[in-house]
Amino acid sequence: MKKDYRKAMPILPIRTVMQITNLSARQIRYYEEHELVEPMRTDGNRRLFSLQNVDELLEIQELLEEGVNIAGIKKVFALKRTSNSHTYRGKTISNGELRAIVLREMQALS
DNA sequence: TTTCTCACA
DNA sequence: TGTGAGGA
Repeated sequence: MKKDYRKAMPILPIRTVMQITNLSARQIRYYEEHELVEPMRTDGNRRLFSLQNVDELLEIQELLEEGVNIAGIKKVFALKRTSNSHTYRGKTISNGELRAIVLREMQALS
């Protein structure tokens, strides 16, 4: 938790991110449009990604493969930014459990 | 050379 | 999502 800032520092050009995620530049920019990732910008308007961004991109890939759409991914990500315990139907559950529930509900909708 | 935005036979 | 144009 002490060295997390390292994972947040914007240092990777889109080219590198493409190589480690196997995503096309088009896809990466598309996900940014939908606020799934928010890379930093250089003076010349070039995108700079952090290791955290890469992890987010990789998770987007997984969720997409699981059949979750952009809207669903936004919900899952929203959960990660909130506390670790939630109230669902009167019961207190963990972030992981809620995530599983959201995923199941998103599947049911599609 | 690489990346950016915009637009679509 | 791909691809090419035109610029930085």
